Amino acid sequence: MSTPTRPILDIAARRPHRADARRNFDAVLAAAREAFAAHGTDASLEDIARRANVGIGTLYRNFPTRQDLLEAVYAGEVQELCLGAQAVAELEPWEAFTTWVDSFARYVPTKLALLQALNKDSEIFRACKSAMLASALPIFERAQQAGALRPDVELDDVLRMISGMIGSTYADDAQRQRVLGIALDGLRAR
Amino acid sequence: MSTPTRPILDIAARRPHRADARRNFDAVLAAAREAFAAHGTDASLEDIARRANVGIGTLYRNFPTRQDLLEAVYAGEVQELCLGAQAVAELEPWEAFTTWVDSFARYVPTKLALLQALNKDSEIFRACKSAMLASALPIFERAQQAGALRPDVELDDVLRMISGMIGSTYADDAQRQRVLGIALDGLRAR
DNA sequence: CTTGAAGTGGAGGATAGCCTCCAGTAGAGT
DNA sequence: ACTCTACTGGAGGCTATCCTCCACTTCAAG
Repeated sequence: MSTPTRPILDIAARRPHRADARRNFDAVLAAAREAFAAHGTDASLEDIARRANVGIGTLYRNFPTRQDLLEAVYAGEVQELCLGAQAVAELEPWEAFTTWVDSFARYVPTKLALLQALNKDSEIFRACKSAMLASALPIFERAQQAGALRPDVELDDVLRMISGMIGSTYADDAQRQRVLGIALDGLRAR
Repeated sequence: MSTPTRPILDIAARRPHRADARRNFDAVLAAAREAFAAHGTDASLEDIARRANVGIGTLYRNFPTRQDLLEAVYAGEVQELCLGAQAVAELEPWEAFTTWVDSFARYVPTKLALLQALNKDSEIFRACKSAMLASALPIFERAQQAGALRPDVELDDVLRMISGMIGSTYADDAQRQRVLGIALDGLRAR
């Protein structure tokens, strides 16, 4: 079992060589992840630096633009999701699919802001997207070939539908779950 | 045929009495509507004033806080939607429902930002929401009673599902339409 | 231990948006 | 035509964030 998912884009390459610098790099990334999740893509960079116990200058050296930081955070999160896709390999086709959709649904809310911010013209964005598609495609196709999933749908449709639906606000988790169920019913072959 | 839908909340009451003042009031509202749609809820108020050919002071007199302006814009748009709900009264139950969903879907994208911004604790928000629910409920119930719409779903579920899905970004309108179709299939009784 | 290159952090200038305030303008009742 | 008052607009003070710059610190190779 050789490295199952390698870094989507060379974030590792950017990581400084010196130990202390590397700690700072990681701290900034972690703080940014939280900040973006909590306050959206315009979270204050100075605030992020502060929470990472790092000077603003350090943040800027590692991530010269806000976009750079966004991309780094995003790539990291996508990678986690891809790993999750491997965990459902042993389930029944339809169950594997719904399970994956579920994990995707849990993943989306935090990343929604990132998605929008990157939509524009980022190269890393495309790389992440295709990595994610590639990891999900087997699950999707298996469900389709087993006749459980309607054949006139594309994976991309599903992703967009789910990510939109989930991003919406709901009264409670029960409602969110019920709505997700409706969507899955719509996806089921008949 | 007496006033079919009266103002949701007394925006009219806030309108100044003097002719020029009223023009300005309306211009600000129109500019704000565009600006919020284009740049989200944090659109610059100074920019809005500029586009309305109005001093920033005028904007502030009419709408002392950003929230006030958001509410006014939102109320106006909801009212339009409610009017649309009356147009489908003569269609078959299921068709009326899908048609209404469609109009709702066209309405949502612009208003999404507003929705989120108001979610918090606005009184006007609740008023708008219930006005919209009230206008959509007959259509919804008719479809359900006709056995076309699954009975284990609430109107609120549909609204949230649709508004989320539609808010998502799509490759093109065809995809948006296809995804909407899937959702409607999920909603159909079987 | 020494040394220099890599890395640090925050002071400070620049910009942008928020909101107040008030001298001036112009509608509408008489 | 006159006046009174509602209404105007934008200058200016305030704050928040962005980002640059460089004197200082610290790691790690020899």
